[in-house]
Amino acid sequence: MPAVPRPPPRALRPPGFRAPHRLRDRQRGGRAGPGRGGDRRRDAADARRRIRRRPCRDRDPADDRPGPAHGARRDRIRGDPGPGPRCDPAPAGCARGPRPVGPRFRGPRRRGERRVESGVMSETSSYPVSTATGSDVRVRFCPSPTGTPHVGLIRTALFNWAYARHTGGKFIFRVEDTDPARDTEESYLQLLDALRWLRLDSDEGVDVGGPHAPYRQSQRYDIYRDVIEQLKVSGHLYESFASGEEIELRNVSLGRDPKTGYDNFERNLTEEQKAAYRAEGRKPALRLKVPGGDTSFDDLVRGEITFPAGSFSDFVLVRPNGHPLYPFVNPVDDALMGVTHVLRGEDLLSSTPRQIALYHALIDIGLTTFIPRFGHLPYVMGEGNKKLSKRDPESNLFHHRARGFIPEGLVNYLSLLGWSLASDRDIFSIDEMIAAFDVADVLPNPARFDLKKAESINGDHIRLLDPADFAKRVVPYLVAAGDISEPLSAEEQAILTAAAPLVQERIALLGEAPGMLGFLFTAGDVLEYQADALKSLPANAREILAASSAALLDIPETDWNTDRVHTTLTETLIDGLGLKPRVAFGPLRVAVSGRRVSPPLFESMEILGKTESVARLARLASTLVD
RNA sequence: GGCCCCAUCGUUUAGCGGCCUAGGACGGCGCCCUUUCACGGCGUUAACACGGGUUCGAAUCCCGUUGGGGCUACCA
Repeated sequence: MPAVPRPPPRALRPPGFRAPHRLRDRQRGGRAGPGRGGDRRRDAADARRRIRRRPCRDRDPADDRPGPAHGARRDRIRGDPGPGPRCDPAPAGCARGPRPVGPRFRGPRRRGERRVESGVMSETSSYPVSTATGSDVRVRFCPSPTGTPHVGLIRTALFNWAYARHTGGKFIFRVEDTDPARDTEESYLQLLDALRWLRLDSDEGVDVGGPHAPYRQSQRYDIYRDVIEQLKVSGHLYESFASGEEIELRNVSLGRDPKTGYDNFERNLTEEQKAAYRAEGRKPALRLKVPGGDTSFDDLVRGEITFPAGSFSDFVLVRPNGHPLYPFVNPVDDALMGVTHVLRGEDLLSSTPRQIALYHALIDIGLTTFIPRFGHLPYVMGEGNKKLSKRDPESNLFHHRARGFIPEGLVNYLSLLGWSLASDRDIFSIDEMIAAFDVADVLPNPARFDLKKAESINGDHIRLLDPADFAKRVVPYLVAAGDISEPLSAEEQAILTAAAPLVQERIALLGEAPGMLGFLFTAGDVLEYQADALKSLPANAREILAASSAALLDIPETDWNTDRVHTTLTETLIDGLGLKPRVAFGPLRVAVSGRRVSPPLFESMEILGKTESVARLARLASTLVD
């Protein structure tokens, strides 16, 4: 124990804790008093942040936001005159009139705003956008079960879940398994496993059911058929007989770039034309008639985004064989399930205007009454500047679990991919995240998955674990390494209980535990000495081992404990033989653990017991024939 | 090609027109603690892509350039 009490480890500090910054203070000493400049600056920044995140904004709205004309315009555009986004339904003091603009109140900075000036919003504004902000929020996670869960996908799940928990809304877990060619049951089970492991519990979904069941799209084809019929009757869908090649050919023959895409030329096919196609044995796909005009929406993480008229054309919703496609089933289910906030990957940003077009149709036929709000989360990048590939092991959630990430640590790290809790803290609990999380604070730029940092954060969370909890969590890793098997014997349990705290503070991944603890569960006579450990032995290793054995033999069995072993060995080797501790204890470590790196030596010997410890010293000595 | 998105240390993030001489964390480096390795402590390294505007004042607002990325499927 050091004489001077150390400050608590970073991870254990209370939120307000700040270690003294001696040097900085000295440097800033010339200014306002003994250098609190830095701290004051941080305090001010934190205060601002706190204010921004306060559940209810009761200041004058004019404080820090754009002028009223500006705000009013945006509110009208977004059809969102409700109270601030962080106010629960009608909390006292929150009834504050028109809310400020934009999720972040960035004022004039919101991107794409210029577009609004051009007055092209009429198309959108007649269709209301969700105004949900509190317990009426409904978000969903809707993966398709192809392959192993990807960390980017899980980050999306986490942000949706956290937003639901923050607002008091509902988190829906839907599975989009409409691609028989790629979907697998195994992958579906893995998705369930992943969410359960990370404790992202759903309020409605494939696992818990709910009022909008079923939640697997493969079981909802009847519903889709019905909606398709309604859309056909109302004239929103039309039959399209042209194949991809034909469309390309058409573009070429019209002197256009073949990539121009579909030009809606079948919108007004006559019955005769259709009959002719059918006579050829062709069956039509169904396309949505998309309205003209620009399409805009206010992205929760990116601000106003406008797609000019003509940037997309009528698209296929249903295959000729009647199979509905993603661009159809996804919005339809969102509408049916009352989803208010669509938080998803950036890769779907470009398809948003199409979805909004579909939503218009769905509102027209009375299937829903509003368009959800969208928030497009940035990519999770891998090595280099590329999206973290599915083939990269780092993208595989279960790879990280197998290596010994704990849910607390991984969730903490994942939340940091595009979001942050505070400017000076990045270790926090899931509850702290929930309390603070708002999609509007998510950054739009892509984040790189940094394994080193992830591991460091995981290590901090491991240290935060209750020792008994930690010991329990290590078991599967010891079992996987073949050190023990379940159920543990009483003796194994005792060893684990005694030894776990020794390694808890020195590992970042649970998967490191077997390497550190294995020797305690291995019989001394079959213990393997690692090559680098053997190489580290000094020339007089035998002498050291012999002297140690002799001295240790003198300790009465009943006095065998860490302190006694420590003092005995210190007297013998350091004082007696005049050795440096580093030289003296190295061979003992190798003898006891077989490794150059191990838990603390004397504690290890105490756990091993006198007989076993001495025997291990002797065994190593006997292998060291000069 | 067309459309869209993005741009602060190596990485991630703070930053919301003056608290910026740009802060934190991870990584790297150094020192301390120490029976090893860690943990922990202390210090250090390192960034506003570029060019124009607007402004008394710009990392911050606007425009452009450059550079990245995505979409452009009868996959999801």
